[in-house]
Amino acid sequence: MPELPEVETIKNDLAQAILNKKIVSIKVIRKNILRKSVKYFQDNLVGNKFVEINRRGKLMYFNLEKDDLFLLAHLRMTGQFIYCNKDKFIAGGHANSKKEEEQILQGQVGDFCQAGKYTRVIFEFGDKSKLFFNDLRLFACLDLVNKAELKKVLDRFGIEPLTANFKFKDFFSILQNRRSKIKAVLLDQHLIAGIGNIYADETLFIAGVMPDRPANEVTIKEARKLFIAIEKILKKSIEYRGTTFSDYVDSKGEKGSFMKLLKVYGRQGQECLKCKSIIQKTKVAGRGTRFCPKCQKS
DNA sequence: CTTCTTGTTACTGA
DNA sequence: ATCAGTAACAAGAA
Repeated sequence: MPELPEVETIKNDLAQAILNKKIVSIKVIRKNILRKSVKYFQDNLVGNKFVEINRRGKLMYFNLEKDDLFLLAHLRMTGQFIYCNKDKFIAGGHANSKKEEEQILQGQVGDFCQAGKYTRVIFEFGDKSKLFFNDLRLFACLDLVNKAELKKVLDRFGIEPLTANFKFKDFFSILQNRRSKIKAVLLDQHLIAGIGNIYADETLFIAGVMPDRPANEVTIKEARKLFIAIEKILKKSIEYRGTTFSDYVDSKGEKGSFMKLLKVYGRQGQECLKCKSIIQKTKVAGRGTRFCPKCQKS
């Protein structure tokens, strides 16, 4: 699942690949991926150019050169952006089988810029390169909005980690004002933007806090540890180009490597790397939650 | 066959 | 007002 570090990785890669290239066509294979009509997308995108790519939480938005428009892209759980040009032979992301995936990676099958099984939208640029928007589950979406609509969308997000707006004072006051579980607070995009299930579990482990603790009962000392862990882990994960658990790949179709550094996520039943207790899995805030019963204080 | 998974929103009931 | 819980969305893995 793409969370902040994964979206950041894709954003940075795409900025290298597609900025200032003329969009010559947009092919929509599944129109329910779009929040507006196919015609509206085509009318406004074809002949236009992406001039900037930004990110807020897990949402990417592309500034267009003409008409003050913005393309919004949310990958949800299984969305992918795959970019390819004539140097890179890859089907549009999701292969139809493990074997085919191997073959694609080895360049044995797949025509130049061929759509994959889960390709939903294809952007074609003036230099013949293509950008595939793939999504297995059809939860991901694209929208095309003006400045006012963009502002409305962005205003709903909470504080953005890894920016100057992420201050301990604000973070702590968010925690102090909620009685809900600390994990629910970390996951709430309206409070803190960009943290999903993987990084919520990881930061809680690093900070030594049980996921089901009421947020307002987290001590200032623990909150400080959490605050530092959030910054550190997100930054580290960006360095490692994200975490690949099931579907996440970057815009070149390659997996992230932060999995190596995961301490609890996906490690249920295995020994805690710190104290050798068995990592547990429960449900907190409606989400699968992994934790160490000894290292994390309740 | 059922159950679980994931992000987000919307809803219900306390 | 606030919060917890759950359904919904889709599709595949176990």
